[in-house]
Amino acid sequence: MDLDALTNAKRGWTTLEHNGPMFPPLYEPHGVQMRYNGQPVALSPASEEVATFFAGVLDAEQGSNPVFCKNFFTDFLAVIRANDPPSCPIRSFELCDFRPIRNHLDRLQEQKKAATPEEKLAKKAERAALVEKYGYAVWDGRREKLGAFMIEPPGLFRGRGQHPRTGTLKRRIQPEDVTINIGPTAAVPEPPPGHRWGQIVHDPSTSWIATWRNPITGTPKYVYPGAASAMKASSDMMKFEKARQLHQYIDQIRKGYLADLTSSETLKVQRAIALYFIDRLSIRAGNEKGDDQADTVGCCSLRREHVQLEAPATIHFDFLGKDSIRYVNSIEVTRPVFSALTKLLKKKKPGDMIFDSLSTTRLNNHLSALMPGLTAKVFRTYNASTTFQSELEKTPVNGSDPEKMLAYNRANRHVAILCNHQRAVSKNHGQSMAAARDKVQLMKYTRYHMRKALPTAALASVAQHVPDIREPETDMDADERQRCMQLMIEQHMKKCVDKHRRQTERAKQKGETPPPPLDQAEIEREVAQLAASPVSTMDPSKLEVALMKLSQKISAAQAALVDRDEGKEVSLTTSKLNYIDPRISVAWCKAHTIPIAKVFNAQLTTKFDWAMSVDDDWRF
DNA sequence: GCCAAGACTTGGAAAAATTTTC
DNA sequence: GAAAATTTTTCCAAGTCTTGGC
Repeated sequence: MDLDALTNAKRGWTTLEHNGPMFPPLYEPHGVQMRYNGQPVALSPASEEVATFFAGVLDAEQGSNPVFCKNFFTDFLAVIRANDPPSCPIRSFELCDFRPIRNHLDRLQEQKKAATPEEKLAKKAERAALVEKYGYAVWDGRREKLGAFMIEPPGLFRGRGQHPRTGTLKRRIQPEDVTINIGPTAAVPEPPPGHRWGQIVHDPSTSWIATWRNPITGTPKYVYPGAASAMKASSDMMKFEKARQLHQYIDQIRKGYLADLTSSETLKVQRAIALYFIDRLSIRAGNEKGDDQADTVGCCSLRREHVQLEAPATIHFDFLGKDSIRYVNSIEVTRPVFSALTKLLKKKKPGDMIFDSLSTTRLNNHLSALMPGLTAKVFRTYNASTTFQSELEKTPVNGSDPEKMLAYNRANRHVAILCNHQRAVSKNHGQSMAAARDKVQLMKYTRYHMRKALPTAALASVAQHVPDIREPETDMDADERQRCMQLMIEQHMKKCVDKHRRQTERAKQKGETPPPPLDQAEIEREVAQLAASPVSTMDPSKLEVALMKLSQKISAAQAALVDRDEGKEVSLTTSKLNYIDPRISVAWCKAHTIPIAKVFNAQLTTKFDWAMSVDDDWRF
C-alpha cells in the first residue's frame, strides 16, 4: 500500500456492506450434575450453564479469588431462583462441588485432542466457512477483513486485579441488544430466526459495523475492521507520523516544562512534574477511574503513597498501572525536579492525589497547544521508537545472523522494559531452565573428556579459535562430573525403555510378535561405560574439530539461556505491535540483509504492509 | 468549562497451532 | 510419532482521548 495514499485517505466510507456479526452457538445442556452437600443436583439448563462457567475456572486463579466466587454465586443464585423450583437446595457456595462438571469439561477437551485428522480438518473447514461469511465487510468496494466478528458469548466477567465486579455473570447478548451500522443502500443482514436487530444505523463517521453494550460495565463493544484493513493501517501510520513530528518540538517542550518547575502557579508546577514523568518514564496519562473498577493509576492519578523521595535526588515509584500490572522503578532526577516534587509532597498524606490541580484533559490541552495533536500517549510511542532505533545501532555489522537477531531482540526487550510490558512467568519456566542448563552441563561434561583426550599441541591449536578453552572449568568439578555421568545414564536408559515400550505397543496393535524384553542390566552396563568416558568411541583425528564445534555450541546455548532467563517476565509483543514504528524494523532488515520474516510473523507482516517499502537508511 | 458517552488503541492471559525434542 | 515446548492467534478487559450536550 502506498504511504501517500494512506496519509491522504479520508476517514469514513460511502458504501458499506457486510453480513452482520455472528452469534455464538446457543447453550446445549450436558446433563452432568454438580453436587451439593455431597448429593447430585438436577439443574435447569440456564442454571447448569452458569455452573458450567464456574467449573471452567475451577482450577484457575479466579476459582480461589473470594470476590470472584462471591459475585459468581450471587448471580448463580439469582439464575436458580428464576429457573429452578424452590426445592432446589443450593444456598451456600461452600457446599457446592463443581468437580463433576469440571471433569466433564476435561473429558471433552480430551476428546477434542484425540480427534482424527479428518475430524480436525472438517472442523477447520467449518471455521473457514464462517470466516468467509462473517469475517469480511466491503468498504467503498474494498473487501476487507474484520477484527473479532463474533458477539461475545456469555460467561463470567474476568475483571483483572482487585476488580470489585470480577466473577459477575455476563449474560447472553441477543440481536435486540445489537446496533448494526451499514450503508444506506446495502442489504441489511438477517438477524437469527425469531429475532430482530436492536437498531440499524447508517453512520459513515464511524468504522464499526456492529455495537452492543457490555451488560456488566455498560460500556460499548464493537465489531471493527481488522488490523490489516486500509482504515486501521492508515491510522496506524498516522500515529507514528505524529510521534515523529515530536522530534521537532521535543527540545522546546523540555525547556518549557523545566522552566515551569519553579513557577509560582501550582498548576504549572504540577504540570511540569507530570510532563517530566511522562517524558522520562513513558508512563501512561492516568485518567480518573470510578469506584466500580480496580484501583489502578497512571501519571495524573498518582497518589502520595505511590512515590517515595530519597535525598539527594532519587524518586522511587511503586504503583499498580493498567491491568493491575505493578510498576516499580527508581530514577535519579535533577535538583530542580527533586525540590519541586519535595515541596509538592510536603502537605500531602497517603490517599491524596499528587497532581490534584491537573487532569489528563488539562495536560493534553496544554500539549496540543505546544504541538498540534500532541497528547500524553504520543510520548510513549515516541520514546519506544526512538529507544528501539538507537538500541539497534548496537547491532554487530559483521556479526552472524543469530548475533544480529540477538541485538534486535535485546533492543525490543529494552523498549518492553521501558513500557513495563510484563508477562506471567510461564508455569514450567524453572523446570525448562533446569533442563536447558543440564543440557549445557552435559555438553561441557563431554567437552571435559575431549580436552583430556586431546594432546597438548592440538589443544593449543583449538585455543586459537576458542581462547578460553585452556581455562579450568570451574563448574565441572568431580561432583558435577559425577552428576553429569549419572544424568547421562538416566537419560539414555529412559530413551531405551521408551523406545522399547513404543515398539511393543506398535507390535501389539499390528498383531506382530513383540520385541524381546529389555535386558536392563546389560544396557545399563554399556551406558555406564559410555557415560564414564563419552569420547572413547570417537575417531581421535576428528577430536580437534569436534571440540571446536562443541565449544561454539556451548557458548551459543549459554547465551540463549541467559537471554531466556532475562526475558522470562518481559513481553515483547505489545511494544512490537503498538509502539515501535515498523519502518525501523524494515530498514534494519534491509540494512543487515535479514529476511523480514525473522522479525515479523505472518500477522505482523500483513498489519505492517504499509511500512515495507522504506529504504535501508530510513530513520524514525 | 465540565462531564458523560462514545470510539478507538493497548494489554495480558489463555487457547490453538506449530515446531522441536526425545 | 508422541509429548513437550514454543509461537501465534484469539479473546475481551482496560486503557486513552475525542466529542457532544449542557
